[in-house]
Amino acid sequence: MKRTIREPYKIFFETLGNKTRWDIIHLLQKGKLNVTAIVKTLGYEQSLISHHLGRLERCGFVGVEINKKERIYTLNKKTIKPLLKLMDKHINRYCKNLCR
Amino acid sequence: MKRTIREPYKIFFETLGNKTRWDIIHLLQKGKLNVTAIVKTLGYEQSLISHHLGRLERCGFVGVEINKKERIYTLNKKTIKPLLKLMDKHINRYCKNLCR
DNA sequence: ATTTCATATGAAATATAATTCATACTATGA
DNA sequence: TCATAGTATGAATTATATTTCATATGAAAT
Repeated sequence: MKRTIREPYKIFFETLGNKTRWDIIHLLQKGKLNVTAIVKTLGYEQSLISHHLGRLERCGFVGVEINKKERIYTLNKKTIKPLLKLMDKHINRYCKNLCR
Repeated sequence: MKRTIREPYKIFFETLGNKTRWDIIHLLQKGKLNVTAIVKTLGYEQSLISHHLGRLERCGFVGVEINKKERIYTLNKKTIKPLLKLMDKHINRYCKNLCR
């Protein structure tokens, strides 16, 4: 694909346009967690979660702290909170019933 | 796919996670246009543009006025403007170099 | 009423992304 | 230093989205 000036927009939103990643984001809203805990709670495969966490991290939506062998992921609320607010407002106003 | 409470998030952002749709959004930022004008300016196929406009409309990102035979599309700036602002801020702060 | 312009639509083809699977890595405790 | 817990990675598979193509629709002009 050609790389244009608008490529970052695509990547940014594409990252958020995935249900599994929203499951992770939603879970991390309640607090930071390591990979194993995320895996157990959501019931997905470990490698799947890792792939998604990697993507979320590269896009700056989550951060990671290292504690011994574990990696503890935290949500970037500075971005996610206002984003959620904006989205909810939009959906309520403009496409209450359906989308897509 | 299972339909969860987080499905709308997925649809909302997935719609924005597409370069062609951003080309359209970007163009409409300068002013309202009918389909033919969008097609000519962007150089894509007419049916491709129609498909994307349909999706953008269903998700409330554009609106449409009818004038004789033409359909004139307008950008929903109420949503797009703050969204762009938020995104630019995020990219500059957290993932300046790359994403994905 | 027929043609033409402007646009939409559905299905088929293609491209891209998500998921799984097997395996590798790395820090720690025995 | 060996084993293991915790996590990451790459390639193959599968699922999903985009694009194209052919055609339909609908309103206006002739």
